[in-house]
Amino acid sequence: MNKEIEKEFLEKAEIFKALSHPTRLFIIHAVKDESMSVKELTELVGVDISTMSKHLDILKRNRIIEGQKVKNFIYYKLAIPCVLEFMNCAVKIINKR
Amino acid sequence: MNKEIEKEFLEKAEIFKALSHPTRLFIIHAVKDESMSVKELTELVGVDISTMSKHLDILKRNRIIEGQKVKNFIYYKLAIPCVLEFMNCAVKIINKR
DNA sequence: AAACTATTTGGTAAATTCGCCAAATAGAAA
DNA sequence: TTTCTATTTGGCGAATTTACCAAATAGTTT
Repeated sequence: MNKEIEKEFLEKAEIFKALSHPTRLFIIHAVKDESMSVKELTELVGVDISTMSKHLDILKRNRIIEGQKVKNFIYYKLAIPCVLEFMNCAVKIINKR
Repeated sequence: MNKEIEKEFLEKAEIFKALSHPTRLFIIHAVKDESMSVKELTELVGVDISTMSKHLDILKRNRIIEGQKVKNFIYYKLAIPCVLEFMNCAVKIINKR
């Protein structure tokens, strides 16, 4: 496989990897309409806050969500609406099983 | 997080996980228009044939590709065209970086 | 300044993923 | 039947991921 092509698929795989954890999919669902703080998301999911912070970091580094600082809080929201279309396709696949 | 909701996101994450490897994305690209055998794909990618067989198994178990047996060969092809739309969104994300 | 709150970072153990090799299967061809 | 070819399976070590805890940061409030 060509080096150029290989890099292209490597980059795309990074995006899918960022989306391949249930907590991160839940985050996307939660912040698609309204932005939420790390603490709010932490309480919704029921996980350690450091764990949540790391999940958010993965989504942020991949430009899937973006955060806005207000006082002590950082409010995250979905940055790439098209990831929601991914979900519809995923549902189609799941329903075939 | 509700048990029902949790299961839903767990299932969706499985799909993304199946797509989160460069070789598996390459496979999808290769078999979107024409079906190919395990051996052909192996030679294109340059990996051990047992490794390729396992990648194909992951995609097959998730109903993303499907195989048809002809003589000794198994020809795989894309089963869910909507995954290609995923890619377009991924490219948008990559181009933002 | 001191106390408090939200978030991030570093570290560690457990679980998962990945690639290769060797061996097993399945079926075709000789 | 024996030999070949294509594919799958099992196993192992290396690398990656994940969750929690503890500690560090950053910025507010008192």
